Formats: sequence, structure tokens, C-alpha cells
Amino acid sequence: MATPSIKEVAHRAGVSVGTVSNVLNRPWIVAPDTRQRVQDSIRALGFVRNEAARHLRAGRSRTVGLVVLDVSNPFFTNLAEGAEALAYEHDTVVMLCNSKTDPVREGHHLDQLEQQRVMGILITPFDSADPRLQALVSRGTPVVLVDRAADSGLCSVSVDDQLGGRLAGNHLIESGHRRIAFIGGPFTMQQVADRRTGITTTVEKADGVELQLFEVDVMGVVEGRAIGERIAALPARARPTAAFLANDLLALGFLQAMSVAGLQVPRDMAIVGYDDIDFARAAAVPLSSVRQPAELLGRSAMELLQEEVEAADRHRHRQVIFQPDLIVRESSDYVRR
Amino acid sequence: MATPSIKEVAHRAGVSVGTVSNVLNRPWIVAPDTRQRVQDSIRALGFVRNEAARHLRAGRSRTVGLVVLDVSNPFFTNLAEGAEALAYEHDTVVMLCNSKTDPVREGHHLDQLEQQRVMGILITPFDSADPRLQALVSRGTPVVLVDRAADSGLCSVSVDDQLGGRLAGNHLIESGHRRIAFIGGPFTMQQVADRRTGITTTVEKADGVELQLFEVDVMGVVEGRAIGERIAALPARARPTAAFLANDLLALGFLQAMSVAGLQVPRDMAIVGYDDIDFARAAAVPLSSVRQPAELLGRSAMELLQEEVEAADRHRHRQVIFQPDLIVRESSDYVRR
DNA sequence: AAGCGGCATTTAGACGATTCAATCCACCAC
DNA sequence: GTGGTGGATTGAATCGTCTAAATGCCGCTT
Repeated sequence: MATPSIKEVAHRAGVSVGTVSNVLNRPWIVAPDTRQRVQDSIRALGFVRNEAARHLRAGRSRTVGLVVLDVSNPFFTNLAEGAEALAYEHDTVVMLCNSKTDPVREGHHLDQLEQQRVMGILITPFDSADPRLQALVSRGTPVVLVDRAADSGLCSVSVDDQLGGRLAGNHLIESGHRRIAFIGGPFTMQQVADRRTGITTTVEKADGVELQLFEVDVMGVVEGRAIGERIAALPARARPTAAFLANDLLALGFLQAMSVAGLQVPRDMAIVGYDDIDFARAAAVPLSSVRQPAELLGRSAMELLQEEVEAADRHRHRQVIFQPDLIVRESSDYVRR
Repeated sequence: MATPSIKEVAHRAGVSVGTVSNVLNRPWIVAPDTRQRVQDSIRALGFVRNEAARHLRAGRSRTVGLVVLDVSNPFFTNLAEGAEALAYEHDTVVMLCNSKTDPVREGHHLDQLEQQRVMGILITPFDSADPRLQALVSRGTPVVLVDRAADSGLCSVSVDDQLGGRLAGNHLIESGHRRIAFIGGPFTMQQVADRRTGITTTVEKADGVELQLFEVDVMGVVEGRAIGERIAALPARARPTAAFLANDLLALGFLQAMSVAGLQVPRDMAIVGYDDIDFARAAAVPLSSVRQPAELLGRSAMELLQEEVEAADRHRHRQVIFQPDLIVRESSDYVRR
């Protein structure tokens, strides 16, 4: 009843377990007729390899962990698809884990992955300085940071978030905005901090532009809507005329709040999001957004990991950085006099 | 250098491996000072349990596979979150796999999961009659169908898709539409077939209403846009005045195409989608949609699986069916005279 | 006929954790 | 002093697969 093992396959084929294993792993060294007999036996019994046993024996698994901040953010699922595409070619499996921007959940997933002795971990960490991450690495699990630059101690694949912030900032300032909101969070997250730094430096260089900061715990549609309501309720005089949001989910929620509050986008409020997810262009008012090459990020991260795993000793950590693009759509396409 | 094993922990603590294992699994039977010594040793060496070994010994893993049709569809990520929430409580891990509506990829994932001897599999299958699925089950892996009703041979959690189709159909007919398009695919997928049957029966009961069918390979934004362009190009006389799309991604793409083609929604074209994903209400024209309780689906499926795994022998397969709700928003809120 | 090379196959440990029967020891009762 | 009791600990077998070394076998050469 239970799944048959290699032993039963061997018995039925009248050979030893070693031979069966050879058929499975180096079929060419087995005599053709023996091979045939074994293969028949495998089929007849419905034998399925036991990955746990292989893994135990081999000492390393064929699974890669991918820990992202939010699976319901299309940015991360696109990223995951990129990673998985490459994994597929290397006959490895991707285990997608959702930390929900929660260090506790993140830690839990890392523990699980380490116990599974995964080949390696791709992670968009909540905090890349987390000592637990360091410990993980020092205990021998290769880690590649994704969407987050590492210092020389790790491989990483990221996008220049400060540039992203500057692009958005420049665009809004050039469009004549003088009160701009930056919305994102938590500010301790490097991605958010960098995007903020980017727009901050731009604003500081310009004369008479004020930047208002709004922090959220989680960057989802709901939070964007909430902040939007708060801002819409401000007296027009104090209210920013443009908002730069640290991701598109926030921006979409924010946009909804504007429409509910009866504010016109982009006339009363210009909006720029981040990530350029597919839904951005389908929004009520098509959303301007800073585009990141999500799939490429995932793919490159996996590439670096494969490299590290295979080269093992002579591997040098690398930090790959991509450039973001600003995509201007209707939501910010309005020049303020 | 390599991760230490239980043996080294035992040696350092001056006890046998059995004792270490006891500290890990039944700490209360170990004398307090011995326990302390072992725990210190564990900490000092940075010992991490080897899941592969545990699994091999135990014969069953603590992982559940979840195979969905499209991870970038928020419906499925919501569903995944529901499943994972429950898994978390049971100290099990969810492995999220993306079949991309491709039987080959689906098969590949099932193979991988079976090799890993997962506790069980939750799957939204491409084709629930697939003999491979049957084989999998007969070899002993518990399977629960998700978003897809099973016959008595399996547990399943689904939503009444025919009802969903009828709700959409009634709504559109009552709004005065006489030429309605149904768009989805592949038609061989049960969910799609049922939604279609639902609207078809409704249309047949009404006088003088015509239903036009459009089939797509994959239900994504891109495909929706393509079909939208095709339909927008029809002469107004032949063009349907309303479209019911088998998921929201299609609907969002379709909506975009309407706007590009200069057709007003809902006046020139009413639109009803399916799933009611978060983005539906944030769309250019807020989208009417048939809502499915995605998280609940995931949660319930996991519940059934846990039940099957634990009760083992005295388990009776159950088919849980939820009811969908029609959410009417602006995209179909227009009565045609 | 003995020896040898070469191929096909077998044998026998690992791998790391779990578990259960067996052992050990201290203490108490008689 | 003997036997018993019970709690703490140990030892050894086991899970399924892989692999390196060993064996067996055949035919060929010398």
C-alpha cells in the first residue's frame, strides 16, 4: 500500500538495489536488458523516488527558498516567475514564502528553510542587517538579497531606489508642484528609505518645495486608501498637490480615496507610484509609476545563487544594480501653473 | 564547518544522541540539568534540525503543496494566504506552485511534490479528470481540489460557478441587454464551463437574448485586451452591449481595450468580471464582479486536508460548496432602454 | 591453463534523526 | 542484604537512497 521503495523495485526485477539506483542515476552503465527489466518494474510498481532520502544522502536539497514581502503584490509574483523560470532549467524547485513585511513571519520561514537545508535562499528582507540573516549565512546557507543592495558580504540584485526617488521627484517638481507628499513605510525598510532619500535630495535642491512624509506599516491598497482619506481631509491650502507613493498598491488605494473624496487626479492631486505593476495602467486614472524590471530581478538573483552554489569555493559575491524607469501616465500628466 | 548534527551536540554535552533527541521532542522526560546542558550545547554549536532526516524517519513530511493556475492572479494569492494561515497554526509549511494553466507544468509540479512525499496537495487542476491526478491519489497522496468540485472520490472546496454565471446573466438581462458576450477559457476548464453554463441557461430562459462566446487560452490581462480589441472592432449593430468575463484579469484588460477604442463603459459596453479581486474596484471604471470567498476557500481546503491526514482511516471525503455574490459597480450599472 | 582486463553487478556502509527496548542507578522496603 | 521500583539514559535498529569498493564473470592472451 505504501509507496514502494527502491528495494522492492529491485526485488521484483531480480537485481540488487545498487543496480536500480544505477538505472536511475547512470543508466548507461547498466546492461540494456537489465535496464529494461528495472524500468518495467519501476512502472509496474508505480515507484516514485523519495526526495527526502536522496536529500539526506546528498546532504543538500534541490529546493531554493524565495522569501518576499507580499505575495499579493504583483511585483513580487513577477519576480517569482523570473526566478522560477531559471530554476526550472536547472531542475530545481522554488519554495515561495510570504513574510508579509513581518520580521516574525520572516524568521519563521528562514528557520523552516534552513531546517530543510535548501540550496539557497533569495530574500527581500525586512531588515538586511538582521543578525539572524548573518547567522544563517555563516552556518552555510547561501543567501542572495533581492530588491535590496547588500554590502560585500553577500550577493544581491537590486534597483537603484534613490534614482527612482529622484526621477519621481524631478518629474513632480518640473510639473510645478510645491507641496509634495511621500508615502511609504516602514521607513526603516531600505527600499523605502532610499526612495525617500531620492526624492528628498531632489526637493532640497529645488527652491520653495516642501516635502511631507507619511509613514505606513504595510504597503497595501487598504493603507493607501486610509492615508488618502487623511490627506484629502486636509484644508486645500495645506494639502500637497502631488503624492509619490513607495509602491503601486499604496498608489491605487490612494487614488481610490481621491476619487471618493471628489478630488480630481491629476488636477487636484498628481500621483506617482512605484513598481509599475500591470494594474497600474488599468487604474481609474492610469497611474504614473517608477518601473522596476521585476522578472529580471528574480532571474538574476537565481543566476547569482546558482553560480554561488556551483562554483562554491571560488565564488566572489556580486552586487548587481539595475536602473528604474519613470513611466508617466495620466495620473501625473498635468502641469501646474 | 558543516552544520553540526545531533551526534556532535550529544558529544559536546556528554550524553547520547537519544537524549538529545528526547530534549528536542519530549523535553519533560529529561532531567532538568541534563536538559540544560543539551540546550546549551545546541546553542553553542548552532545546531539546526535536519528536516530531511526527520522526514525520512517519520515517513511523512510537514509540507503541503498548493498548486494554482496563476500566481499573479490576486484571487489565488488570497486563496494561498487563507491556506497558509491555517497551515501556520498546524506547524506545517505551504509550498506554492504555479501551473500557469499549463498541464505540463502542473504535471511537473505534481511529480516534484510527490517525490517530496508531501503531506498532501491542494490543487486547482487544469483538468480534474486527469488520470495522473488519480494515480497520485491512488499511490497515497491526499489531494483536495480547490475552486473545483470533485465527485465523491476526493475532498473539494468550490464555489457554485453555475450560480455565479446565472447571477451575472440575470443582472445583464434585467439591465436590458440583448446581445451578451461570454469570454473565458479554455472552455474545457470546469470553472469556465460552469460559469458559461450558468449564463447560457439564463439566456435561454429569456426571450430574444443572444449569447456570443469567445474563447481564450489563458485568462490574463493581455488576453482580455486582445479580445476587447476584436470586439470593439465589430460593427455596432453586431457588437454585444455587455460582456461577462470569466475572471477579473480578463475583465480589466477588456476594460482597457474599450477605453482605447473610445467605447463608453457601461453605456456602450457593460462589463461583469469574476473573482472580485481588490483591483476590480480600483479600475478605471469600477468593475462589477462575481465575488468568491478566496481566503475562505484556501482555509477550508487546508482544513479538509488536515482532517484527512489526521483522521486517516475514518475519513469521509467531503465536497464543500460556497455561494458567490454579485457585486454591482459602475461598469454594469446602466439600464438599457 | 593460468592470468588478466574489462564490464556488470552486488555489497556494505554512510547520511541524521527517531524510537523503543534494554540498561543503569539510586533509593526504599522488608 | 536482597529485591523491587521507577526515573533517567543509552544503544541499536530503522527510514530510502547513493556510491565506492569489492566481487563475479567472461573471453582473450600468452
